Amino acid sequence: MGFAETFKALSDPVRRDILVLLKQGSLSAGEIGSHFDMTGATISYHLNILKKADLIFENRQKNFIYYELNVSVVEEVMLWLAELKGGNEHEA
Amino acid sequence: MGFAETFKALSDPVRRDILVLLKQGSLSAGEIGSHFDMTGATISYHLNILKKADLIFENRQKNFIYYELNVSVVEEVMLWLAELKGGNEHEA
DNA sequence: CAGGTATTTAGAAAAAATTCTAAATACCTC
DNA sequence: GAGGTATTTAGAATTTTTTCTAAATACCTG
Repeated sequence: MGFAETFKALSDPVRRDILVLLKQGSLSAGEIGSHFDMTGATISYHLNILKKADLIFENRQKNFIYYELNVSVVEEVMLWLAELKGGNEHEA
Repeated sequence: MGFAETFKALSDPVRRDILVLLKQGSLSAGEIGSHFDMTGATISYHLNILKKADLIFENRQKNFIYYELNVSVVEEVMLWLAELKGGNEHEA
């Protein structure tokens, strides 16, 4: 829920690749997994970290779980960075 | 030099705090260290990671080493996030 | 409900990150 | 150059992260 979790989630290359995949639209856990040379269990682990960081959310349909990018949290991270770069905001 | 290193560097709370400190202007390694309850060696380790990620650069003066925020790399990260959020950029 | 597919959870092994203490390097001042 | 302060490097201990295999859960279909 905080930036700590979000930045941690973004720090792994597999998780960033997952987010890039989801940019095009929602995908099931299995479809996501098919893009990587890893077990489904490992993909599930990464999806869980992204979900806890609110970077993705899930959407259950039949016996598939579709994942989608949560753009608003991406925006929050951008704001944090903008503030870092902008500086001086709490000045008299 | 790549996003991998940059996001990894941003993933640690101590390192993000260091960046926030440097937002106000350059500080020596010792001054940075005085804000944390850690040994100088540990601070040096974190500064090195930030330096390798190009998020900060150093400026040697007398026997102090001053560190400064590298705004341009912060901007690059923001661009990566903007693209993630923007989607669709390589479409016909 | 039996069988099947999709996904997650548990537990363990391996790899990577964080921190410390102690020692080394760098550079300045007298 | 001797002594002093600032910072980094080396090596080791601890913690966290990543990954796997095996088993469990969930849900759908006939």
